[in-house]
Amino acid sequence: MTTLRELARHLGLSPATVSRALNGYPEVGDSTRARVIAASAEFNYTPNLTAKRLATGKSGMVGIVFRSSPGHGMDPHFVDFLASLSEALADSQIDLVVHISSPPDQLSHYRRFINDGLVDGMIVSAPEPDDARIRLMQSRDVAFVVHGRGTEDAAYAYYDIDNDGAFAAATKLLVELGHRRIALINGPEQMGFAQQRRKAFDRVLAERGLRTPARFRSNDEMTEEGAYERASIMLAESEDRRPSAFVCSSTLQALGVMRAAAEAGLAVGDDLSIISHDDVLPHLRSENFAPGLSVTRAPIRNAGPVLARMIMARMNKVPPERLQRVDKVDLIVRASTGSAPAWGGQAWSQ
Amino acid sequence: MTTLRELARHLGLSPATVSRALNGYPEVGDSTRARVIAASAEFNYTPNLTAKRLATGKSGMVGIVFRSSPGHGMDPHFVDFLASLSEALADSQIDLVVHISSPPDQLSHYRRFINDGLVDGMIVSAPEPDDARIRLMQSRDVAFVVHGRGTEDAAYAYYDIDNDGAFAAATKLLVELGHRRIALINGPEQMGFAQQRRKAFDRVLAERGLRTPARFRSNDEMTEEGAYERASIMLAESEDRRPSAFVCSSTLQALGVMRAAAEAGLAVGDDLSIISHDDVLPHLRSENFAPGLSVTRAPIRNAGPVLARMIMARMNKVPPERLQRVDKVDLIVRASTGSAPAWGGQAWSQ
DNA sequence: TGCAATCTTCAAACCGGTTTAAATCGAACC
DNA sequence: GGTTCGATTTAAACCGGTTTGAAGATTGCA
Repeated sequence: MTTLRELARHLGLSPATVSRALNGYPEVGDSTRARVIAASAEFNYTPNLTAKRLATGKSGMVGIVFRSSPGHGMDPHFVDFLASLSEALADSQIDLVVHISSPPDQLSHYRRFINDGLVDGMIVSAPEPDDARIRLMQSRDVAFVVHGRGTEDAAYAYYDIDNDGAFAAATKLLVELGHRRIALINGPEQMGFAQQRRKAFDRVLAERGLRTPARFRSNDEMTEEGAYERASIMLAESEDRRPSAFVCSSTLQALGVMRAAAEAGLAVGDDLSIISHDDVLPHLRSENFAPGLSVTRAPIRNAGPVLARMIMARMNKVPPERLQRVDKVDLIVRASTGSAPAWGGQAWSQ
Repeated sequence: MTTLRELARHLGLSPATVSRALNGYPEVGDSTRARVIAASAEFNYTPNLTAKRLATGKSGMVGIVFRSSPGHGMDPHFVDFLASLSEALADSQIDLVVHISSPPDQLSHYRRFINDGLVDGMIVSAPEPDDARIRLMQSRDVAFVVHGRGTEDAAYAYYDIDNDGAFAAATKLLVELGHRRIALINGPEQMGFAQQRRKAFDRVLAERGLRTPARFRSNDEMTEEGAYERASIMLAESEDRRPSAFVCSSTLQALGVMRAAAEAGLAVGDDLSIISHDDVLPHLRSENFAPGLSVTRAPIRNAGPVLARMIMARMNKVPPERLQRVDKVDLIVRASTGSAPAWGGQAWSQ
C-alpha cells in the first residue's frame, strides 16, 4: 500500500500538491499534474478510502434496510430491485450497505447508520403511512429517498408506481366482465402500497354500487402459501357466497389462488377469474402461468436507476419536492380473466 | 455530534483515558470509568466510525458480490442467504457491503474492495473451479470465505452442502423406481455445484450401466422458463426416446418441467417423475406443488450464520483448513416420483 | 520515613488523507 | 531595478479516534 506521503516524497512534492493534482483541482501546473498522475499509476496508488472519508466527511456509501418477516424471509421481488439499485449506484462508485431485518429492529439499524456517519444517505423500502424511520431521518436532516409512498401526498423524495391506477383498472376489468363478487388478496395492511391498492379497489366497486365483505379481503405477507390458504377458505363457501374473481397483489399470491382453484375443481379463466399485480420476477413469469395470468405490470427493477439518481440528487441538496415520480402501470389481459360464470354474476348474498 | 475530545474536556480528562474507559481497557480506575460512561450516555456520544476505522485499520465491514446474469437477474435463492447472513453479521455489529453484477464485472468490484481497504473480509458466492476472484484474494492475503466449493478438495474456508450425496441419492431413487431414461436439468456449467451434481448423477448411472445422452443433460440459468423450454423439447420426442424422469437443480426448474409435462399431457408422479434439489424458498414451497415435489432438501438460509462465524474467524487469523464444513442433505420423497411407466423402463434407444 | 512497585492518567504521535493560510516563484509593468 | 500580480507550491492544521512512552499518584514493605 503506497500512501500519499510516500508518493509525494518520491516526487519531491508536498502531499497537498499531490492530493490536488489527483483530485483535479485547477491550481496545479500542467506538467506537475502529469508527473503526479504518471507516478500514481506506476506505484498503483489508490487513496485510502477511510482516510478520505474522515477528511471529507463523506462516506460514499448509501444504506438500505430491507424488511423481512420471521416466518417468511424477504420478499423475493426485492432482489430484483436490489440488483438494479446496486448496479446503478456502482456506476457512480457508490457502495451499498445492506441490512435485512424485521420491522421492530429496523429503527436501531437506521440509528446506527445515522449516528455513526456510516452512510451519506438512506433508501427506505416498504414505507408505512406514518413511518418512524422517515420521521427519524427528517428530524436529523439525513438525505433519503423512498421506494413507494406512505401516503399519496408524501412530502419526501420518492419513486412509486401508480398503485391506485393499477388496482382501479384491474377491478374495473373484472366488473366489466360481469363479476360482482370480487375478492382482494392484498399485502400486509400497514404497508402504504397495500392501503392504496385497497382504496382503489373499494372505490371502483363503490362507484358501481358493489362492495366486498371484510372476510373476502385479506392482508398477508405475499406468499404462495398464504394466498392459497385464504383462497381455499373463500372457495369452500357455497356457490352463492364465494367470489368469482380475485385481485392479487403479487404473482406469487396468484399462484396460490390458482392452486386453491385447481383443488376446488374450478377452471381459471372460465369458472374463476384471477388478475394480479406483477412486479416481474425474471425467474417466474406471469405469461408462463397456466393459463397466462392477466396482470397490471410494473417491473420493480425500474426503480433502481431512478432511486439511485434521486439519492445522489438529495445528497447534493436538491429539494425533495423536485424528486417525486410516479410511473404508470400497464394492464395486460391474458387468459386468466374471463366473463363471469352464471353463479358469479350476482352480488354477495349474506 | 459530540466528539471524544469534547467529552474529555468536559470531564477534565485526557482523550486517551476516555477512549480507554469506553473500550474496556483494564488500566482505568473504576470510579473514572463510571464517570466516563455516565457522561457518554448523558451526551449520547457515539464514536465516529470512520475515525475509529482509520485509527484501528479495521473497517468493520464485510463485502459480498452476487452473481447476476443479464437476462435473468439474480437468483432469488440468494435473497434468503443474504437475509440470514446480514442478520448473523449484525449481531456482531458488522455491516455488509453488497454489489450485484455479472461475472465479468465482479473482479473489478473485488479489486476496489481490496485496494481501498473498504472491507475486512469478503464472502464469495457461486464459486467456479478455478476462480479468478479467489486467486486474487489469495495473492493479496485477504480474509475470505466461500459459499460452496469450486472443487471438492478446495483449500480455502468454505461452507457447502453435500451436492454429491444429494444428487447421488436423487438419481438412485429414480433408478430404483425402475427409471432408465433420466434427464438432468442443471445450473450453469461453470458453477462448481453444477459440476459436482452432474458428476454424482453420471456416476450413479454408470454404476448401473446406464447413461444419459448429452442432449438430455442441460445447463442453464436456473429459471422456470429455461427449464420449461428444455423439458418441452425433450418431451416432444417419441415415447422410446424421451425421458421418464427428471432431476432438477432448483425447484423453479421443477416448476418449468411440470408445466412442460402438463402441456405434453403427462401426469407427474405417474407418467413422469420429477425430483429436484430444494434450497427452500419460503415464498414457494415444494410441498405445495401439485403434486408435492420430491426433493433433496438443504435450506440455503442455513449458510448465513455459518459463513458469518467463519469470516469472523478468518479475520482473526484462524487457518482456513479449520473452517471447512459440508452439510448433509435430506431426501424427501413426495408424490412427484413414482415407478417408471411401461415406456420408460427401457434404456435410451438412439 | 524512604524507596520501589503498581495503578492511573496524560501528552504527543499516529492513521492517511484534505484544506486553509502563507510562502515562493517568474513574468509583467513602470 | 523595484513593485505588483497571478500562478504554483508548501507548511501546518484538521478530521476524530487509538496507542505508545513517560509522568504522576498510590500503595506496600523494610
